[in-house]
Amino acid sequence: MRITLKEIARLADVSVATASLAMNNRPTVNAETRNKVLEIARKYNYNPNHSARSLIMGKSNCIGLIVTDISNPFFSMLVDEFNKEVEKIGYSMLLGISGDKATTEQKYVEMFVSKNVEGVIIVPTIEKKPDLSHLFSLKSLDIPFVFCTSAYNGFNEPCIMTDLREGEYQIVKHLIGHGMKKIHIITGNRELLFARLRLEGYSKAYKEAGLPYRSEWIIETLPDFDHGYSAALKCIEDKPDAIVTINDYLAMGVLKALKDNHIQVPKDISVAGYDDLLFVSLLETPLSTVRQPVGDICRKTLEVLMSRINGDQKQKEIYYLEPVMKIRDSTI
Amino acid sequence: MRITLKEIARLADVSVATASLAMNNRPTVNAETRNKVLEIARKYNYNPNHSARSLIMGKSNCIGLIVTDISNPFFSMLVDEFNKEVEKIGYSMLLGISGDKATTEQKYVEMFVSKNVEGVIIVPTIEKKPDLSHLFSLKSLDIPFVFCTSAYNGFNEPCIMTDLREGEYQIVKHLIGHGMKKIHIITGNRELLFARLRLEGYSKAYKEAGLPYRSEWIIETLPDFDHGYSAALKCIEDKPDAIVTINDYLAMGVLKALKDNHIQVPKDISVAGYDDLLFVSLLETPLSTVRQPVGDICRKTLEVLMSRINGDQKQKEIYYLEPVMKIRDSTI
DNA sequence: ATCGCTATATAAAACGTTTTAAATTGAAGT
DNA sequence: ACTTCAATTTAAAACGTTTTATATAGCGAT
Repeated sequence: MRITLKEIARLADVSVATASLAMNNRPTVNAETRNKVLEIARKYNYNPNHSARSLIMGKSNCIGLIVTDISNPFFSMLVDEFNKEVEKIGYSMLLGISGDKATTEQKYVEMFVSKNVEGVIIVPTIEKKPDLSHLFSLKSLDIPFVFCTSAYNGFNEPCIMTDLREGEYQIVKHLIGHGMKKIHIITGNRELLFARLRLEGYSKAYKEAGLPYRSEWIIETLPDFDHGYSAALKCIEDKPDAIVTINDYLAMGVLKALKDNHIQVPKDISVAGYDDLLFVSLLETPLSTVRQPVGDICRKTLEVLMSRINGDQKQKEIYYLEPVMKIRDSTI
Repeated sequence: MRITLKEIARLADVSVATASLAMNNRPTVNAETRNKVLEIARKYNYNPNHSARSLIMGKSNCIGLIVTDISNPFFSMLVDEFNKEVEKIGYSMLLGISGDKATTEQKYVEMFVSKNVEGVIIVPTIEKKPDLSHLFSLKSLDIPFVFCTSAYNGFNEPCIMTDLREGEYQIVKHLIGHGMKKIHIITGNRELLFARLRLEGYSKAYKEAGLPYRSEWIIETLPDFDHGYSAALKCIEDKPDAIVTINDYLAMGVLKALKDNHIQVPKDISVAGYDDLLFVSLLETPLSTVRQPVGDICRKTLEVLMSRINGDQKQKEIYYLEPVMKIRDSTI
């Protein structure tokens, strides 16, 4: 059986209160007593019951993280980094994988609430009309949350992301600078922040160059490998000079589609991704992409969330971290 | 503020006991009363406090999962699948990432215990002399655990994995069948189950072919990208016909090293991986590998764990699932 | 009226902690 | 000897549930 504080107290011949105080290194307890308690606790491998603790203290030392898709290495890096950062501050992380479904996100948020998380980090889904009642629920429960990587419209909670406008601008500018005129962009639903920002960057680059672009060049789709593949199949009928995508995972789908159709990269079409996953430098054609500083994103996100948890409400709406363009072989 | 059952009871003008009974659909409560309670609960978005519940019931509906390295896509797939399976049976999953450190694994197990997990799934680290006191601790607390993908020596808890011996045998046999004589294998510490099994497969293939192999061809290292890279650098001095590795992630490191040294695959050296990650068919040289049925592994693992949780002790020691060899371009 | 049922509702204890206010002890100062 | 005070310990309440044993009400049969 699991040893309880009561049992420790009995063995140390003190009250439960004293045992508790001793375990928590409170100054009012006599050094000798404390040592006796600590000694016994160590000997019996005492491990405080988290439920009891969080019940009485109204504090769980947990924060919840919801990502959309962990099979995308960008998000597994994110999970990994968050986990490390959360550990560092003595908290633990609860993980939810939404599969880009708001209803699943909702289920996880409910679970988080029932487990008394102190805050939630959300990587938003890309649904068009998501039911976000769970976020209002969080608000009314006074559980802070922040967005990471993108944000839902209509919320003034902070969002921490790389500067997608800038990243997209740089890469499109680079391509235009190399003579490309017809650049397709495979992105998400443009009602969503992360897609809107990219389009702004895309269009800024075109405007600056004094070139036109057509709305058919903007392809909205789900950001995974398979959708990248099928989106690319459509693109190629139009023979673009280049295809830029919202993430490397998508770009890999594009590369695969081009390869299957014997289209050479970058000779026939240039391709650019976003994220700079470890893998992409190993691809048949090492991928040009934009590195996101995942560690920095996680640290900043957690910092902002924690300051909200600690009662600080006055934060910026969006934090933009600096992206870094990586030109490799997939672009001319 | 978060609404409690007591509050619901007050609003419904019944006792807390009745409210609880109603919420749990117990038959002794009058239909009309139940509806009244349920109605109010719904209206106020009542969400039972997990801590209180798990404290009184001595049951958490949680199981813990420890993986070594989530940045390896094989393990992120594993996490994803486990998460889905665990959900399906109404449980939730606590995640630990050990980074292949037994002490970190230990820390997570302690956290799991403090959160009253009902069982633990462990992907073992590859440390040579791990401190496994936490596993004895689990035993003495009567918290069941099972191994997945590999197992620590000296435990008779079940282990669920693909048949590594068979997988390695098949791929080495394939290479030998194509005239290769000097096949290097990049693997883990041979004291560990998963490495031992592979060596058995490797050596079985050699024996069957009546060929000799040398112990220098067996390279033990950590199974990640970087170590694959540096292990390959050593291999190439010996000019092997082929290099087989323990996982695709490692193999990608090998490919990178060969590429950086202008060694052509498979012309100069054949390379084979293990896992069949989505990515590997997109590599410069699509990788020959062995597919692991991740979904099946997770289902089986959870099934075995749950039957242990439900008191069934008599299970096999090791469950071998069928691997499937995938020959692509990285082998002749 | 009384008894015995059945159906339903409830009070109270329990889970393992933390915290607060009060109790106990012992020593120093008169 | 008696008070004061500081240092230390403790009893008890609290957190939000579930469960069990008991209470209550209503009703039909005597």
